[in-house]
This record gives sequence, structure tokens and C-alpha cells, in this order.
Amino acid sequence: MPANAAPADAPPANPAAARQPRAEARRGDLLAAATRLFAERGYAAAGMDEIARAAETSKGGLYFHFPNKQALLAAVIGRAAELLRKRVAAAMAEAGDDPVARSEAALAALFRTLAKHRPLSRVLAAEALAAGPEVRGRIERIEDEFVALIAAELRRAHDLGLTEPLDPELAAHAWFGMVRACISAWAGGRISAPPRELEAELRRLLLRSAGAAPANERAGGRTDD
Amino acid sequence: MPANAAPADAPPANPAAARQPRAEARRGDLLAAATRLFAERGYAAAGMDEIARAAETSKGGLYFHFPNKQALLAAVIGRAAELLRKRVAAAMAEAGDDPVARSEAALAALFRTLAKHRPLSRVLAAEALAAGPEVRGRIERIEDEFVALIAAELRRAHDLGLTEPLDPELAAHAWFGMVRACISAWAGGRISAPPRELEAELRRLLLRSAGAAPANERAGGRTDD
DNA sequence: CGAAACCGACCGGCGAGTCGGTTTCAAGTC
DNA sequence: GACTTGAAACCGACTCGCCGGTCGGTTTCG
Repeated sequence: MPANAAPADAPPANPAAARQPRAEARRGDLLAAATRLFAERGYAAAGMDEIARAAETSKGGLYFHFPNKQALLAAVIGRAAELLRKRVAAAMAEAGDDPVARSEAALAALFRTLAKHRPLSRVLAAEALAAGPEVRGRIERIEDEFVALIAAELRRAHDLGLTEPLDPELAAHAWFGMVRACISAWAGGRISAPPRELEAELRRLLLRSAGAAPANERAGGRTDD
Repeated sequence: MPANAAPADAPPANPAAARQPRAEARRGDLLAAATRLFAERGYAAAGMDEIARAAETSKGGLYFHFPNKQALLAAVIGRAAELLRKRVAAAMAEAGDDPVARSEAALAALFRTLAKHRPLSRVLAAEALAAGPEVRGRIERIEDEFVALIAAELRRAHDLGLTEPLDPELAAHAWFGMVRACISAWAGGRISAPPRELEAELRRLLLRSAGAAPANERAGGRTDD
């Protein structure tokens, strides 16, 4: 009788208990469609019916995978956070020990990932401010996670004398803001430069703002000089 | 019979034909209430009834002044643009000729105005991304207006050899993004520094990112207050 | 065969917008 | 200065469409 009593009770936290593979695929389609439509028309304006249709399924099917609209948004955001975390962590690990190099890598990874998934970054940016307090808090915490990551590197760089005196917290927020603004201006076609140049120029601005030389212009390896 | 056939046909474009003064006052209250509620709960979640009540009037009264919800949002945004334009223009005029000083002044004015009107800046930031295409475009054009203003000064500064080589357009976007990110982090209580320090630190970051010395360290300049 | 996955007609309320009416007020009229 | 008047300003009960959510089914598999 209770048709919908399904795996969606803890959908973002339970990817391990994969049911039917076709279900997992559907779920992915649904998330993709939701991301696209949330980005295009905003959370409020995007209808559940519409999202279901865009994913080539039905409202009932949608509600089989997600208990309600909020949860759908939460899943979209959770997925985004996951992706960003993975990419940034990998980039930083690959960058070695130098805090400036790690900062550069983190920012570059952020930039590329956001640039590659425009709708997703749009959802993050828009719903961060427009959504209800719960979702807003959720997104803010994700952002702060990355800001803290960068702030830590900045602090280390500062302690090693690699930067001008600065407030690492504030600088990290500012950096994040720069990246976001450039991404969104670029995504909106308001900046014409190709992504590669954009990234390079942005990196220059970021490093200069901290008074730091690019890591690869200092020495071959260690922070010692 | 047609009770509502009123001045709202072109409300933002027709401030000269001021009717009764009490009406103008009401209109102001309505705009203030709308700004606050749009900021607090988002455009979609704020109800017309609620806005009317917050302005201590009725839905009918609200609809006398604004033909629909969209127009109300448009008026709120228009008012914001007006305010920002006025402040920034004044600050730049007062700053004299030096492009770096003018940039500093413009950014400072932007910063202070946004900081002083948190709800308003929240509406601008949130609805810029979440709203329908029309409103979105409107806000983007306002932003681009200021970005262009700063880009022009930056270009002049660059031509005068006061900055490192940079892309003025991109740098202006980045600067704007920095200011916005810092404001919003500060407004959300995620940065603890008092506004004055925040502004000073931000100014340092901005100038350094362009490789420019503060205007008043080059010659006998004056910082505004 | 039975559970998982999916379907789509239906419901209920919520909120934007309407409308007939009432109040306020400035400008005539005597 | 009281009285009339009519338009501007304001009120709030009502309507009506839309959309999130439900539910009894049907289909698809293991």
C-alpha cells in the first residue's frame, strides 16, 4: 500500500546501499535536471512537474527518489559540495608543501570546477542568498569550509614571510569573492577572455593582492630562501 | 468604478509628478518594507499581504502604488541604483583627478553604502542571480555600470604607469567581487572585524592586486571621510 | 511472485491580483 | 466657515490558477 516509503529518507547520506542500477541512473538524471532548472529559473520558479518532465520521468517517480522539494535542493547542493571537495583536495595534495603553491592550486581547482559546471555554480551562488535559512546556512558552511582551507594556507605563507602582512580570514573571503565574480561575469558573457587567460590573469591578481610571488618563481623546492 | 487607475503606470520613471505628499510617504514606507522583507525571506517567499502589513497599510493600498509584484521589485532595485550612483559619483568627484584616488574613492563609497544598507545589498546580491531574466538583466546592467566606471579609472592608471600590467575589465570585476564577498561575509557575521578596519584592509588588498601604491603615498593627496 | 520503481490524475492551500466600496482632502461655492 | 463635491488614496474580502505533495494503481525486474 505505501508505495512511496523508499530509500530517500537519507538520500544524500546513503549512496552505499545502491539499489537497482537503473534507479541510480534515474536519480542522477533527476539531479542533473534539477540542477539545470534551479539554475535557469531559480528554486522557487522551477516546478517539480517540470523537473520530472525534463528528466524524462514523472512526478511520482521524482517523489520516489526525493521526499520533497527541499530535499531535492539539498541533494543538488550536497553533490556540488562533494565534487568541489574532491577536486580541491586532490589539487592541493598534488601541489606539495608550499603554502603559496597550495593556495594557487586550490583556487585553480575551484575556478576550473565552477567554470566547468556553470549551472551548478549558479545554484550555489543564487540559493546561497535567496533560499530559506536552512539551505542558506548549509551553503554558507560549504563556502566557509573552502575559505578556511585557503585561510590556513595563507596564514602559513604569512608566517613564513612569503606575503605582505594581511588578515588571512579576510583575504580568503576576498579571494573567494574574486573567483566567484569572475566566473559569473564570464558565464554571463560579460567577459570575453577565454578561460585559460582568465585563470592566469586572475591568479596574478590574487597573488599580487597578498604580495606573494608565484611559487614557481621563487625556488625549485623548499620555502627556504 | 475603476478605483485603481493610478500613478503607478510608470512609477519609477515619474517621480516628478508627485501627487499628495502623504502618498509619497506611503510609497516610501512600502518600498522600505519591501526591501526589508525581500532581503529577509527572498522575493518569492515574501508575500504582498505581508509587505503591506509591514508598511502598516493594506494590500489594496500597496496595489494602488505598484501594479504588481515585479514592479515593486523593480522599484526597489531602481531606488538602490539611484542611491549607489549618487554616492559613488559624489565620492569620485571629490577625489580629484588621480585615477588611483578615484578608484579608491569609488570602492570606498560602494563599500560604505552597501554596508550601511545591508538589506538592500542583500536584495541586489540575491535577486541578481535568483530572479527572472528581466530583473536579472536589470541588476547586471547596474553592476556593469559600476564595473565600467572602475575599469575606466584602472585603464587610465595603467596608461599612466601607476599599476602593473593588467586587464582593466577583469580587474574591475574582480574588485567588485571582493567588495561584495567581504560585505556579505561581514553582514552575515562571518567576519568579526569592525567596518573601518575591514575597509582599510580591503583597500590594501585591492591596491596591491593592481600593483598600485595608495594615492596619498605618492603625492600630497587627501583621503575622504 | 513480490518488492522496487514508476506513473499521472487528483487534492488542498496558498498567494498574487481584483473589485466594489469607504475615507481623506483640496478646491470650489455660497 | 460650513457645505458640497469628486478625485486621489486606501481598504480587505474574495477569486482563481498554480504547484507541492498524495495515492491507488501499473510495470519492471531479480
